[in-house]
Amino acid sequence: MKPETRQQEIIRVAAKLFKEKGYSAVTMRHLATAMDIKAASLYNHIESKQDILERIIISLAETFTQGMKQISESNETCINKLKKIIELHVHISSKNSYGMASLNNDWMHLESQLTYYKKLRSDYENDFKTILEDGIKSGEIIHAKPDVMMFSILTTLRSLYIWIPKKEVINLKELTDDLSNILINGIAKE
Amino acid sequence: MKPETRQQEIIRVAAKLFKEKGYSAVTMRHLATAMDIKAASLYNHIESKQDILERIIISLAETFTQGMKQISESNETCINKLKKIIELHVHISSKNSYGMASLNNDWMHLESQLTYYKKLRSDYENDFKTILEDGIKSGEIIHAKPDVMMFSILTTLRSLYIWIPKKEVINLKELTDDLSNILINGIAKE
DNA sequence: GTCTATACCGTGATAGAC
DNA sequence: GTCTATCACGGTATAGAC
Repeated sequence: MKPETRQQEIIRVAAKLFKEKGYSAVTMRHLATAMDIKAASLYNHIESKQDILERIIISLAETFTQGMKQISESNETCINKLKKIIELHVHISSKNSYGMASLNNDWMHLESQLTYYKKLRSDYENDFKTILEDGIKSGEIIHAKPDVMMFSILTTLRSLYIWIPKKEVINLKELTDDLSNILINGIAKE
Repeated sequence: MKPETRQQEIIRVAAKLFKEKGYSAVTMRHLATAMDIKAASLYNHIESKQDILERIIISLAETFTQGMKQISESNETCINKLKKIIELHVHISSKNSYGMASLNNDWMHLESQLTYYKKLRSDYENDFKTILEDGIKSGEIIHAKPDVMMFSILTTLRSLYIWIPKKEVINLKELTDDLSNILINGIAKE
């Protein structure tokens, strides 16, 4: 493990503050106080407040894109692909729950990178929907609206960052299995 | 239908802006421009920016509390209670998708009403969990962790405000039924 | 790499004329 | 009920000393 650079430290602390109050409500002075330095000193390590937001969001979004590429190109069944997607979200959300908050809530404050972010997101959703549609064709998945199914699963996965830090027990394998079961098989008996 | 008061109009327009950019990023000058008046004029109808946020969030939170009270006190089966909850969320989210954005994303910017809001939310979640636990006892619902089940269903319902306005067709009955089926019975065949 | 000092602008809100 | 004018404050960011 390389030691964390000062820039990485700033980004990590910023992400934590962004999660608590949102990008717009966090000031450079707050961030500086949390880092125990003066606001002006931050600018030796980052270019601007916007720069911090970009580094948080874009790297996460690209990680999801990469993960989805591997999953959608694999030869698994559709149900197994869905399980891999759930695993991907649990894994990333547990590693970086602060960053996930920005990804979910503050993407609209991106400036020059907004279009790029939107493309990554829409590509991801298209791949997700294709998996569901293939599953319907092959008979693995019920014949319901892919949009509604994707919405239901994806909003749950996108909210994991709220929920994972609250659980004392961080048995990620168990959480992945429980979620897979509930999202795929439902909660009703029989 | 009584005609909308100027105050109600301000709150409605503010909620729309809050949904797009978040409470902190919306300025009184933006809001005034959207209302086609000057910022100072807003203060004839509302006390402060905070006042607007409170009016949006607290009235919605209280509506949910009322709805949950009726449902949890009814003599329905647990599965039917869950269906009623889904219906409640679809109904409120379709009537006030802008306000739902603030309820979900900007509650932490409440000041004097923050504690009250948190109590309403935690009461709601406790009632929800009790319904699930009763369902497990009675054998209607699988023996899985109530926390995980509630998280999964509730995050989906809480995100409806993002999704409902995107659907051209606003057949709410159909959406309620589709969601009930997916959330309760899952998406896997058999 | 951090500091002090500061520039410059936008913020929420108020006073008082009309 | 809306306006203009204004206030006190806090926002991001830079310059230059150490």
